[in-house]
Amino acid sequence: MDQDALAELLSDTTDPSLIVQSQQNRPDSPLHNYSSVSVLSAPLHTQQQRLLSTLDDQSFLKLVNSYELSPHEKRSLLGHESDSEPQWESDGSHTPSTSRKSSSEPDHSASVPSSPETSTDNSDPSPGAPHIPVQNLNFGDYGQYFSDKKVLQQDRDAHIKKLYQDALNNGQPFPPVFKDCIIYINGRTDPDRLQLHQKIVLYGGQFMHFLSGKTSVTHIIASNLTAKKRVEFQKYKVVTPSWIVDSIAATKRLPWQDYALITGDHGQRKLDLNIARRSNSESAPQVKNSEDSVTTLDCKHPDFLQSFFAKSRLHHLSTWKADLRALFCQKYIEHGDVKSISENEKVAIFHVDFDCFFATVSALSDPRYKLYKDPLAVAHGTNSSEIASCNYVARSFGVKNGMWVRSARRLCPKLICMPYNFEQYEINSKLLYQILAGMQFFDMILPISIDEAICVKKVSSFPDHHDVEHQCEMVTSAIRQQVFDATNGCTVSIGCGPSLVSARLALKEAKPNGQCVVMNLTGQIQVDNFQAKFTLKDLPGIGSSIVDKICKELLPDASVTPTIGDLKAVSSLKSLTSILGTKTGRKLHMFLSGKDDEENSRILRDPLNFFARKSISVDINYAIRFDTIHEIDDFIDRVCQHLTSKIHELGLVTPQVTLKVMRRCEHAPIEPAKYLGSGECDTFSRSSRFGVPTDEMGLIATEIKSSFRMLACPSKDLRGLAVQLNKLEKKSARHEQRKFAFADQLPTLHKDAEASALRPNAFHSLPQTLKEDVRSELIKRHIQVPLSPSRNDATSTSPVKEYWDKFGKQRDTFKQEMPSSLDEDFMRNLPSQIQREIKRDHAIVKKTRSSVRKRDVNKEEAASKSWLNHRSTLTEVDKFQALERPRDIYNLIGTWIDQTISVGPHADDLDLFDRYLDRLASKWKSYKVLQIARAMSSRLEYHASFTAAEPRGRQEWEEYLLRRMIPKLHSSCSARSPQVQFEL
DNA sequence: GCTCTTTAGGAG
DNA sequence: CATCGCTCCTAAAGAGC
Repeated sequence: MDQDALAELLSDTTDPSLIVQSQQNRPDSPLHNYSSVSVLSAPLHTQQQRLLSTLDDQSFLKLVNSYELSPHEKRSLLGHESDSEPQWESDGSHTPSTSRKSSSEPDHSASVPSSPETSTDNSDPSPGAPHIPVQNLNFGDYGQYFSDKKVLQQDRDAHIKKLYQDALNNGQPFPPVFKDCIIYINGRTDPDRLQLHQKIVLYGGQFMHFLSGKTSVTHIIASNLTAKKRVEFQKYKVVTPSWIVDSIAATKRLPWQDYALITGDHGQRKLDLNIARRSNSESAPQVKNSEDSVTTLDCKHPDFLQSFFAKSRLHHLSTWKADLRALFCQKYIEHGDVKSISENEKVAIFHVDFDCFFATVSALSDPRYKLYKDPLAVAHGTNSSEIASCNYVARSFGVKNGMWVRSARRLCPKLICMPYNFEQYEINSKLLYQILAGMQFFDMILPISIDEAICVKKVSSFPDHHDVEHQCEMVTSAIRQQVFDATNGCTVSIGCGPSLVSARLALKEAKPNGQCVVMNLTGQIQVDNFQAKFTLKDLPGIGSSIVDKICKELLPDASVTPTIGDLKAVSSLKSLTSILGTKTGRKLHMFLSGKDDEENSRILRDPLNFFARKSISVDINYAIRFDTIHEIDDFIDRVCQHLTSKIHELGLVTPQVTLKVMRRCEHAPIEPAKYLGSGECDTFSRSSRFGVPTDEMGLIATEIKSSFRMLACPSKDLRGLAVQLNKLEKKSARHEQRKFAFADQLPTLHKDAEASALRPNAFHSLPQTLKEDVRSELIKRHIQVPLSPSRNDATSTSPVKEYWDKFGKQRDTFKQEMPSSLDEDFMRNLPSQIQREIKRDHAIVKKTRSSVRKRDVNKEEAASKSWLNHRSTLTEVDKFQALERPRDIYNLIGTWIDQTISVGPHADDLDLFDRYLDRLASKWKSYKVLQIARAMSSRLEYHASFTAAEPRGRQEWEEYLLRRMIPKLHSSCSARSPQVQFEL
């Protein structure tokens, strides 16, 4: 048995693509059908090399040749179903973000086994050739891969476990010493992580390659921990590697406490660690702080988003909520027996809510804080920092959540600020939900937020129908006691009533640390009496703005806080709907009688639909300070990257995106009172649609950037930005087929030809790093290495000439002309603004033709002005250098690029070209500009593939493309909007 | 009339 | 030093036909 090979099999790999199935690889090994090459820490090119060396000659050549294929063909050749384009580059020139990730986060990785779905009959170009299901042969594409990684990893572990059992234990399973253990290994260990991983898997445990909020790890193996990790891992059982070794030796799981890396018993751990954290942070506070200020506060920093989110309470709230909802939906679907509540069903609603959750948890995590004596608050800073939560002592001084610390201190000078402890909040929340589920009492447990849940019990399902209220009291007490015990002192309050509204009001009554059951209110009078004392703001969905409206219209001389009783006395359904609109008016009217309105009770009637995700978005309205539009473009790219990787994980696509911009109010100061806050802003939003729902970052980002220009916010006045993906739907095969591959412009191969010969051009198309690997591989295989097409070599033709000789006649690169008809695929994949333009252009063609016949211009006086302008674009052909035919113009541009690739274009020529583009753009033909830009980009890419060196000319061309042409494209999109300003 | 977009508001 | 003002949903209002 080859232990090393197996250990390697079990290893982490930096890349998902490195498991290669090969029939002829070591047929005598137990792994003959499943040989793998995987490398943990070797540089990427070494991995590539190792990958290459595992292929037989034919597969190897096919793979190399395939580099020249279109992305689509590559996909089918490789049996690769992912919709993102395969990336071979390891130098990051085309995929900077992903390749950076691969090098900086080696832990976030695992090998992926070939899956049976790989190549299908019609996707295999040559059925006679050896099968090469090199799945996911895209070195940079992590998006798709991350979503399936966990499952695949587990499959692989299971597979390996079986191999081991067969090989070492006569097919018998090893003792399940680590059954139900989910184990993560941190840092350097002895034995090393490969061996530990192997042992864990063989002995019934589950191995986790990474820690994330969603994965529940039961144990962490570590030999030593940094101070930061020590804090990070405080919620886990952290043990030394000998726990694994000794447990296996004893063939039973030994008590982890004996091997705990962090000393102190389980119950005390929380406190001990906080003390440890304090002393640790004292040891090196400056270093940490200076790092923070560099990376977190600059919105131009690539990691800004992540570091901001890590500290944002609101982001955490939203994330938790979304996660809880997703979990609910998942469980709801799994257990099909969960019922919704029909309209007439009588229910008891239990509204469960932690008391000042953040403040309580933070206070309990450190013995210095006296929860019931000191005025406490959770906040980041000392002045304009917002109080996320404060305890009841602080509230007695008038301190409120959301208040700035400075103003709170005016009310309560002794107020103590505590830091956030997001991890602990999460843990306590889980405990609550576990307890609720563990009661086995409720018909439904609906997640409202991290600290709040609504439990539903049908009255008909109570054990004793006669004394429902008493049973509710009992359950309520039990929950409160259990949560208090489990969380070491967190209190929950519970309101219980026959409707969602009544339960909410009862909850309000119960707080703090109490319970209020109002199941026995008989008749409207009792309900009214109970409700009358609550304020309007206590009602769900009624905020200050609605209250203000009501006060203005119905209670002009009311007290500061009008109550339900006050309003009930003076309002009618009619008056409410006229003030607030139909739905809101009706909703409030229902509430006044203690009933849930239709929208509110959807959560009971159709919870799955209620909780299903319909949109996803990122909002950043803090620390946004940009100078140029390019910085904003980059930022938009990052935001879109974030979003698309999420929907990719979720398997969703979006047909509509919205950009929301917060712009500093004209009169607002440049820097507001709050440090890096947004200050007073106007908000604008703009949404746009895709012809076909998409999850592609490029399309989405382009659309958003375009929208940003439409909104015409000066870069320096931008204070907030949000990108939303709306109307999400499940991704289906349909969405794949519609793709229009702009990049797919290199000449394509005849599918069955030359499969076993190396085509020089393919070789030279390879990225430099890969080329070297292939070259050495070729030498090893005694295959002739193609000559380098050197520019200085007199005997060789110039690359440009070679290009034209070979492909010039085909004109594939510049073949894209204006679509003669509105080709669907072409249209659907264009940005929506450009779609509109093309449609408009075509509509004008039609109109012109018909109007030439009818000469019926009079009726459209209003439209005629602009309309006539458009018509002129049809009669007067756009010319560039006296050329008219699009093909000629494209060819001219191509030659121009070729001739100036080393020295760069002349400024005068660019000016002429600029003017031509402007003419196009001003005549509603920015799609032509787009096409030209695409063609130019692909030409430059072609040149880039020839040499490793960067000719200055190419850089200049790319600069032109990026800095002038693409903005031009956006600007032509927004030409209708007269106030648009551009910063180039 | 209708549909679609933008804006407002509320929740935790 | 500050400080971490998110993200989901629905409804109303407005625009355009």
